[in-house]
Amino acid sequence: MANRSPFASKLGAFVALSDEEMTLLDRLHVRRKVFPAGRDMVHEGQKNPSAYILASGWVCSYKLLSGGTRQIVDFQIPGDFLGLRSVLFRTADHNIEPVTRVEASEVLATDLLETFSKTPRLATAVLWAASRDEAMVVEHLVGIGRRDAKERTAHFLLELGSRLKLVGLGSASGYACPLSQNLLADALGLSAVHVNRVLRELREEGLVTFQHGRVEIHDLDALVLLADFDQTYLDHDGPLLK
Amino acid sequence: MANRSPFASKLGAFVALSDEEMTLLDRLHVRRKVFPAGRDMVHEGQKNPSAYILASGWVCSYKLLSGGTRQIVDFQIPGDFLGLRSVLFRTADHNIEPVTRVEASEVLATDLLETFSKTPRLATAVLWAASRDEAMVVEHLVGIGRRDAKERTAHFLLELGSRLKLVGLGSASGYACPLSQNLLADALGLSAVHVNRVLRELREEGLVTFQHGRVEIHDLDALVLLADFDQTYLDHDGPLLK
DNA sequence: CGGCTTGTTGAAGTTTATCAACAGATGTGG
DNA sequence: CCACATCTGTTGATAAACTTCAACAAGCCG
Repeated sequence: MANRSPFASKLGAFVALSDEEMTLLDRLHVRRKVFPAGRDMVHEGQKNPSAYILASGWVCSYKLLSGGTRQIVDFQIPGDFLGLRSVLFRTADHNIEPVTRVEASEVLATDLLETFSKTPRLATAVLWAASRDEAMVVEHLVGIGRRDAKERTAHFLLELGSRLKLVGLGSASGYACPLSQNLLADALGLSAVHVNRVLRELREEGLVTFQHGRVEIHDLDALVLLADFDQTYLDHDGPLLK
Repeated sequence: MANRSPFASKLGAFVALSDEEMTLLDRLHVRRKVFPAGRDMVHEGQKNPSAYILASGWVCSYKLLSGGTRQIVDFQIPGDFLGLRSVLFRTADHNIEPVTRVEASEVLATDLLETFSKTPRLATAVLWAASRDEAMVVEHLVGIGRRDAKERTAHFLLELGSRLKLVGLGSASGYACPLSQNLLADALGLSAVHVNRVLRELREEGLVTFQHGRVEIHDLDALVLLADFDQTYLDHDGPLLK
């Protein structure tokens, strides 16, 4: 496999793409931009927002509530596509904030449609990726609704590991993770204090360690059991693929 | 407006469709089927599941957890499309259960693709509907993560009312609702007992009544305020529409 | 160094779950 | 059409999970 973008290699892992299609994909990365951590790239209500393909760094998608709290819907890591729904609606329905310094390629609606019309298989691949993201949101919803704090946290860390492994940024034993406990809390629907206690429990039980920007998985089997983690929603076969 | 299916009239409310396109949409309703309440139409893991357009009755999409609890991801009402993601993955990633007796039209992947290739605008319209459903799931996630039981319940009842109104099954003052408190609990991530208490509070405060299969909204403004209900995620303008 | 964010821990308070009991409604077979 | 079983709704008492407040330590950045 050549030196592809994380995006192309992620899609390629699920839908067989020709070299030509891969090249077309990589050509989407023209308008490369850099965003500093902490300042929103897209904000709720923004008209005609752009979509992006994330090349490096992490971002989060979130919504603010009237009381000043926020809920993070998901994190995006290198290779992820973001803002597709907002482009379709011509209005952003959530905020997007870089968690770290981020490099991303802006994708205009017109470019995307043009690429799709040239190679319908790419349209299918992107639709597949969008569906996978939706499946992750659903699993997130299920976790917040029916898993307790410990199961939920364990599940989150496992899912993240699985996603990072796919783009070569982690292994079964651990990965680098730039998330603060505050961010974790806003994603998991918990208070930061409680996240801290849960992480301590997981650490003291010898399951996972999350310290100094690294997640170390010490007992994968026990963690999977605790979290009731079923990976199938992440690695479906490609859609309608020959 | 002629005597269209709820599905056609829902799409038509957001994307201007010609009579010809409307007719093509209605033609999808060939394989009409009836399902009794309570027995799953689709179950998680099922291979090559069908998609359906709901003509009458209510269904819920849910996932089961290892502990025996379940989380309902959303309810579908007449006019809603269901199972699109499962068709794309060729494997169902959630269960679908009729809440009432249901009439639905089975839509085969091939029929759908054929219709889309004839009229790309219909593909756009369906994609719009799917994105709207995804936005609802996101809002649901936000509610479970960061709203307390009362706000969450109020928000749910308002959203349902808004959706039902769109297909002519409700008004600003109320609607028929076949959901039990158990179903509500599984959707809201609460216990049935607590749902009961919350409904009582809402009733005693003169905001909403949910009794005998009807939701009566007595003080819309106060309810909207309490739930922090912002309808915009439900009625975006059509996607890329001319 | 000094200021700020992040992580950590204890104590007290709130929300929500669980258990249990019963009433009312609904449905089924005899 | 009644008798019985089963689901749904209701309420009280108790327990568990999680939040909030507060204080301080540790890391990070200008």
